[in-house]
Amino acid sequence: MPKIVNHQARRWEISEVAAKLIAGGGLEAATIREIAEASNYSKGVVEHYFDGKDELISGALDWANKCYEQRVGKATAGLIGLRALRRRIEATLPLNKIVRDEWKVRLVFWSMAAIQEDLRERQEVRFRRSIEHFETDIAAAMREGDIDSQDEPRDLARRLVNMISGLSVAALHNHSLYTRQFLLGEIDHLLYQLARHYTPVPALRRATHE
Amino acid sequence: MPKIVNHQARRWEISEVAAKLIAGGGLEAATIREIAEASNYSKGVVEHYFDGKDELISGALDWANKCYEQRVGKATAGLIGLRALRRRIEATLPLNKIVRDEWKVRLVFWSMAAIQEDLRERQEVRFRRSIEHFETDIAAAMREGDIDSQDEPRDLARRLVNMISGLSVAALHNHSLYTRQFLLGEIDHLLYQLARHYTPVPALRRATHE
Amino acid sequence: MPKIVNHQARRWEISEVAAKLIAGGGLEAATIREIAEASNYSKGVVEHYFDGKDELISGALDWANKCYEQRVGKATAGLIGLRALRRRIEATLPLNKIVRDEWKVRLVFWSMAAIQEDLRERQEVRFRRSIEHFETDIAAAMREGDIDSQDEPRDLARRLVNMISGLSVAALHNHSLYTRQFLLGEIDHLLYQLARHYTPVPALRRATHE
Amino acid sequence: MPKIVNHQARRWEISEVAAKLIAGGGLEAATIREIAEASNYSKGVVEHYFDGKDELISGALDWANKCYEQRVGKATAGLIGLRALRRRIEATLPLNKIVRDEWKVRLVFWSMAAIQEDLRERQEVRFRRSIEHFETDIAAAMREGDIDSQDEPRDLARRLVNMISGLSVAALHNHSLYTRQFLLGEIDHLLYQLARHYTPVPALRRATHE
DNA sequence: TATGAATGAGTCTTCATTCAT
DNA sequence: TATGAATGAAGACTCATTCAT
Repeated sequence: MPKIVNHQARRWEISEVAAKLIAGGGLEAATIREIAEASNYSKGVVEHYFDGKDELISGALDWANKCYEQRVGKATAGLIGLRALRRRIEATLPLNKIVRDEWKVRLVFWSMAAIQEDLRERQEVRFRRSIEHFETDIAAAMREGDIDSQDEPRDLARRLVNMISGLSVAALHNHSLYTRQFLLGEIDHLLYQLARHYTPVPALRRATHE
Repeated sequence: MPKIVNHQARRWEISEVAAKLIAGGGLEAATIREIAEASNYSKGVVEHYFDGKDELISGALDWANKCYEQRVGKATAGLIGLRALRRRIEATLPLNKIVRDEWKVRLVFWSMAAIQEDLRERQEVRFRRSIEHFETDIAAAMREGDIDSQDEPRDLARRLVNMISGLSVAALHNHSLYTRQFLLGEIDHLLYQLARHYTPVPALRRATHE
Repeated sequence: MPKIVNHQARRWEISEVAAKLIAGGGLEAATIREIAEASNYSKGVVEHYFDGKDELISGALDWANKCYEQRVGKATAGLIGLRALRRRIEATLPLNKIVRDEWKVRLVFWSMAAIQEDLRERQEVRFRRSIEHFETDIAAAMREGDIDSQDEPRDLARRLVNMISGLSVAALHNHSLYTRQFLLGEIDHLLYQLARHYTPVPALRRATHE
Repeated sequence: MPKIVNHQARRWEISEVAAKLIAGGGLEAATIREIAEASNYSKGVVEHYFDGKDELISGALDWANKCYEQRVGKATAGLIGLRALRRRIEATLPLNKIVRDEWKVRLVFWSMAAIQEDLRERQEVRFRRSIEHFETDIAAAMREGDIDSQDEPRDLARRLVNMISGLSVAALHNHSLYTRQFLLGEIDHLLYQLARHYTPVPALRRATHE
């Protein structure tokens, strides 16, 4: 019988270390040697569980996303509609170091996905899945009358996710402005923009075309 | 008597090559050798003009931003207010390969800036400058009555920039959905959301706090 | 009570896998992990039966030679003299994929034996044994009058083996010329050269020495 | 101006070291580090001149072949026909350590070429070129009446080359039998077998088919 | 100023081998 | 006997950087 170890748990453990190294110093800091040392395993062990660096990086992202999903899951447990939505946003924005690190990892991965086709496709899927969760909340909120819009829930969700990511990235780069309090305040804006009637204003379009 | 060369022009030339390599294959693709070969200079020349790789990467970003500013400058020349704003947005979104490559470089740099403090500060400055341009347009549009909001132009600009960056990044990763036409359509939404009265809806906040 | 396994059979089974991997991708392809996977055993089992990689490679060669000997044994069963000789040659030349693979393994081993003394000695023994079989056939053919030569059977056998190996190696590298048909035709030449009187031609020697 | 070095000469120098290491300890002994140390250059230099190990190994073979050709060129200078042929054979057989090392390198390469397609093709070309030289000598010898055969010179050359390679490989593995004197004696046999009339002996073929 | 030769640190990766279970 | 976890050495390779010319 082989030595019994929880293969999956070991993977997560190492993935976590990798993610934290990436968050701390970017991809370049996440060398296998560094990961091995930081996780108190030997270099060989790391490669035993991951076979190749790509998988390792991928694992780090998976770990970050898993953390995100678990946090959101807890935050929205038992809630639906607008209440769930607010909690979901709160759990997504980089309001503390943990989430900030998450966003750093995400950003690193985004810059890779913009270039490598296979990563881009995975990113697309992940993006879509994320939108679906927001869509569910929004649809529920619309049924309850908390959100009143003529747009499709899916479109609202899509735009909301974009706003959140734009806001989060800005927050990563601008600590002084985007304080925790400020970000919390922005949530109101996000919800407000979401909840309004969409009454097309033709003048706006005409104004810029002749 | 040293050979006369236009130092600055040479720098730009090499920066451009670097930027394109980064857009094509990420930071890792932008090795000095690669840059030297792609620019038809020798390795030594590249290092002569840049003194270290960090400067070189920094130069690539500068070049991308310069291109961006020139393009926006041309697009908004002679225009103010809402007209200028629309053109500015159009020139910012990744509607074609050139701008898409620009965004790739930006994304690479963002992921670095999220981690390296000195880069983050430079990024913050650049971010603020970008907002100012939008702010100018928005302020003019408000004076002309094209935009009606109780928010400060600066806040509106800040949020708009975030929305644009969130949208652009999403577009980089999701080619099938974010077609050129689709993106153009989203501009209307961006302007629409901007132009509306901001009437705080207390109910929204109360609904989620007890 | 240990589990009963046929130790020798297991060794052959693994040796066969190793031999095929070597034939397919050279020594480098025959890593223990690869052999383990290809044979559906675990890495540990392979090392349990072989105790070191050298033995494993050696086993692969043994297997290839065993195959060769069995094939020749069948082909020449009941035959002697010239008939046996032709069959022996046919069974030796790389006329099909199986024998071609055998030759690849042999070639890999030869290149090692040219360098490592202990392998060279084993190779010498194997070489000598191979010659003896040919010698037996040739001696019988001479007794029967099918071969007429003043040379010793041993010398004839030695030269024949060399010719066969030279021809086989050439065939490995030159598929287009050395087709199956062509090789079969060459057998006649081999036998022809063997069967002739050796009448020294002094002129030939004098012609090149002064 | 860059430091002036003779690029080609440097390549040969390193190739020579590689070839000797291969002859001494096989492919495995020819690591880049070993080659660098043995040639008193740094690791980086070796890769600067060769970019990749494949090229390096290839260079080693080229070097060995170059040596061979130069030696043969000198040995046959001014000679034609049978005289040239004998000298050519003498310069080919592993009669001394230098040629023996050459054969070791060749053998290593052969075992690789039997497996890797691209190498096999190069080997095929080299093989053909080698035959052509022998063919020239044989054709001249036939014109002079020193060789009398109904076979085409090309076929005679091809078979001769095979015999030589078979003999040489055997000599590599069997030092005690294939002494220098013995090998020199075998040359007479090679020439003798070549020079004889080819009178098909139908009996031989019939003898083995029924 | 320009070239590219030279260096050596550092990375990923593969592998044989040992060992606990 | 069997498994596969663990180790660490060693390999190829890339790269930024320095330097002689």
